[in-house]
Amino acid sequence: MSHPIDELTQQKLNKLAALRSAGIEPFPYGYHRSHTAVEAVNTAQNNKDALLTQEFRVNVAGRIMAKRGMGKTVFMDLRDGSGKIQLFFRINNFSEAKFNTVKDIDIGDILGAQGKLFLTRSGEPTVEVSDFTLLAKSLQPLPEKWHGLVDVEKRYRQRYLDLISNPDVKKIFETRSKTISAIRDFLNKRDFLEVETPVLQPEAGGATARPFITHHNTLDRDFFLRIALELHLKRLIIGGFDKVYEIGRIFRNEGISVKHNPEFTMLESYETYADYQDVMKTVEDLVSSVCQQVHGSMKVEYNGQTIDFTPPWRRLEMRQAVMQYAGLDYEQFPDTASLKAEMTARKMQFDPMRERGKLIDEIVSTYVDPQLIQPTFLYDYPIEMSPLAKKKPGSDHIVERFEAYCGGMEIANAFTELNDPIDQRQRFMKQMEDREKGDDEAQKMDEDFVLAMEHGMPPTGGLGIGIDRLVMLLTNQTSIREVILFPAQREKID
RNA sequence: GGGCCGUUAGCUCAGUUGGCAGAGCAUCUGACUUUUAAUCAGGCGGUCCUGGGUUCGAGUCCCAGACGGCUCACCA
Repeated sequence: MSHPIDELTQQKLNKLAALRSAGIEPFPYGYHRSHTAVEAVNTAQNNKDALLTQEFRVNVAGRIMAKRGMGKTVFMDLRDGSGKIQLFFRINNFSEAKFNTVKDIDIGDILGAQGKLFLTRSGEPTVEVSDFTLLAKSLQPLPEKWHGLVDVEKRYRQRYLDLISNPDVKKIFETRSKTISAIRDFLNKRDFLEVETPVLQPEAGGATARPFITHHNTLDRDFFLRIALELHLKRLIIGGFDKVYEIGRIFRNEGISVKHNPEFTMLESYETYADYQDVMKTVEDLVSSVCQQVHGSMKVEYNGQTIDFTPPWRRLEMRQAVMQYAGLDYEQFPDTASLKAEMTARKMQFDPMRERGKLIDEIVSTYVDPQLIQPTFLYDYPIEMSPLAKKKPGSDHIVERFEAYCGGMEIANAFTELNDPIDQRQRFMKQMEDREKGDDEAQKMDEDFVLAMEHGMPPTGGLGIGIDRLVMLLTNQTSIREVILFPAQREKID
């Protein structure tokens, strides 16, 4: 796509030509920095007295963010990945020809500068530049210096401009990166093995969601982009790894909202000989220690509330939660018909096509989820919504499953994994029945997975954590797009 | 998909009852050798999201559409 060359770009192209004809290459190949901006600032501040008697020379490089001409001197703000430092150019330090090229350096250009550190009258650490090198000429103007880039659409479509002009945004993504590192550290220290499993799959299983479909040309068949990591990680448990995890991209062909992006990042971990009670401890330990590592505290501000991740978290049986927040005991309505009748009597809204499990899910998301601001484990789920979880001992309709809620959002989902291949096959059969009844989100039979399980799968505790939502909590963002660098957008045709 | 809101200079935003398209920053010219949202003087810069309609006249009113935000629904 070509862009019209507007006046501002033309002016910069003219400067670029002027630099070239003065023998300056506007896009050279490298530059040796001696200090980052922050290192240079710290050097100046830690040697205030010595600066007067001794030369501290530095080479810094970065983007010019501001330029203030003052007659025969020029000040610039230079920013690199670490922060900002001020540059000071005075005519005395240059030939007239060289000083004239300073006017061809624009805001937005990438510049290398060499010189000695000093403090200005107001105490600002500054490099008195003795030589400078243009490292890349910018041909487009930067957003407004004071308000930054505000237009949300432009912020997402041209995220680099957002990152350049909005330091808070940059911080969010630094926090995201630190969060993921901290998760890896936590799991690696506990002897979990990080693995990678296929994104392209012949069947998309392990969750209830519509998949994306793609096509392999050589094999001439369709593949699905994975909607979960689960079934392959369990195959690895069967294969003999005691503890595995994967942090990977998941794709779900569903609606886009403030809490949903079509591609998002999921952590799944599986630990042999653990049950869901063990996994609860793992989750509260993991999230609280990640928060501690990222923020230096186990508390965060989220959406006007203080959330405290300090273990232990509240544990709330799902049946009790529904009784407490919706005033309904679903155990008294053991089939779809009786539950529907009761919900109708209570004037609750629901989708009449739904089966009992989905109806309970609807009640939970309407009445319970929004109430769970402080970290809470909701546990013991109806079997209908959990075809991969193991039944509670002595129960034929409750499974050992929990979800962790925080700030009204689901952040984790875990269960004692079903490892009985006969039961697993029956659960898949039940899902297939639901699918034939019109539930196109019901899971498909995965014979290859059942075959794996028939070889013997140890008792295992499994866990999934939505990384994007966890990062939202840790960065006080209420939209998932603010924690995904390039969120899904429609194609812009202009 | 429904509802509400938004789209005006490169950026941030004004724009009154329908009557000549505005400001700040950026940019350009000039002044200024410790400024820092530098300051001062002057200049350039517009498909008012797109397409229709009403009107003597539309940035402004009406209809349709595009894109975005919020929200409800869907969806873990």
